[in-house]
Amino acid sequence: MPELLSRRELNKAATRQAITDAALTLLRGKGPGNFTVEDIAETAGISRRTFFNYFGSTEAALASMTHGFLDTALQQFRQRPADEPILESARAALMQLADPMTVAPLAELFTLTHESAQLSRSELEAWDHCTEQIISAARERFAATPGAAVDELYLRSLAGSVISCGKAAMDVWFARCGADLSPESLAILRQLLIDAMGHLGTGFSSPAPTSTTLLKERL
Amino acid sequence: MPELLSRRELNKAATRQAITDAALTLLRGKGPGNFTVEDIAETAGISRRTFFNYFGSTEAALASMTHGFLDTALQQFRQRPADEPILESARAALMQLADPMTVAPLAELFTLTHESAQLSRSELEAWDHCTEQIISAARERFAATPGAAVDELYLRSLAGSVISCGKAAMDVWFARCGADLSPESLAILRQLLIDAMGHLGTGFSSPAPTSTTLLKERL
DNA sequence: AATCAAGTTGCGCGGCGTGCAAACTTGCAC
DNA sequence: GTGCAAGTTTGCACGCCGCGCAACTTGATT
Repeated sequence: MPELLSRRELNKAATRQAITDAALTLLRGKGPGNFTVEDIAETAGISRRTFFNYFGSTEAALASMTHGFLDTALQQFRQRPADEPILESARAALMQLADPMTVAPLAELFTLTHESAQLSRSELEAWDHCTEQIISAARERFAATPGAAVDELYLRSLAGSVISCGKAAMDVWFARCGADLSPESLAILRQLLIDAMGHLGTGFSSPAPTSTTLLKERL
Repeated sequence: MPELLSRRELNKAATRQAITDAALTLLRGKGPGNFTVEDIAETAGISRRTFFNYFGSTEAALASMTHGFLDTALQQFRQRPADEPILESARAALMQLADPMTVAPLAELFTLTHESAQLSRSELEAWDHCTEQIISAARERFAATPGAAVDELYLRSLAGSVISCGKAAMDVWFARCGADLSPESLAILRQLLIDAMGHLGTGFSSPAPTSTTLLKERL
């Protein structure tokens, strides 16, 4: 019976998982900066050297979770119909982030990460990496249409702004709700994402508080 | 005759300058990742230990230049009249970046930095730091007006988007012109900044190539 | 000149990241 | 199964990093 993944691949995936799990456990238990790679390796049941075969640093191990998270959103983006306005595609893709199953592992990481400058860096890197991928995805989409010339500035400005708004929404949500993952909290996150995209779509014309405030008051 | 800066402060400033100069020299000469803190210290005429009294890492020393650069733009932003639309203030502030004297030291750093993932990180950090400061500046501005409630989401989305657009403009400019600092090149940068802000102001409604392309063709 | 704070330096230590070669594991063909 | 090739893990060693500490030098103050 031929398995989909070979033994080797399964082992590697398991080890990888063990490492990230160990890293998260230690982050929870000891706080950022209070444990070493050696600690992670020991907890994961591997050697220090093997750890470095998988990740270049503690931060990289933790950031891999964020990457997985953002990749999910990216997949959604790529699946949107090509004739849809980009902003709408982005909005829809970001909406995935408010799904409990998807956001749960990240919310905690967000909390723990924000305590350390060192770790915040790699988060930045993850967002930036995501931006680059959105640019690629958007470029492909434009290239598919007849009008051949792609405006690189438009692309990069848009992608960067979309990500910035997504980040802003998450920051505000987090500041407001902490690690709360209740349906109400997620509703707020959704609305924040919608509002941020709304601001972007209207060129930030109205600084007036939007529906989020109202929604919050209703709850 | 009381000098404005004490001897001590002068010395510290000089040492600091010597370090960043040394770091840049070595970056030019050996390329990113091919020199150590010890090398920098030696070039700057100080001990390794003293280097760490000033900067926490090689990247931090190099990033201090970028910080200075972005701080210049921030000062400009804070000096804008409070009743001016934020986007216009931002546009005006970013325009300072196209000034030859200001941009010259950075353009080269940009080139050298983009060769190294390690160094690109600290650039990201610098931009992010700038974003946070814009948020503060904008918040102060809003707080000064009668309508007390400040929409944090609006603030963060806008600041993030502005910075993203500035970054996008610089990326495109760099990809297009390399380290070229000629007046024509800087004119393009200016126009890119204007266009990026334009896209932002119109909610990215038109993906059509803008005046930058035309300007480029005219040159 | 005496004194004290501020700044520099050498030393030592634990941690990081990696090349290398020796084990060990898995996949495959016979 | 046996054996072999390819893929993985591991220990070892090395150079570099970042910082605490204690001695030392320099600058300001009186």
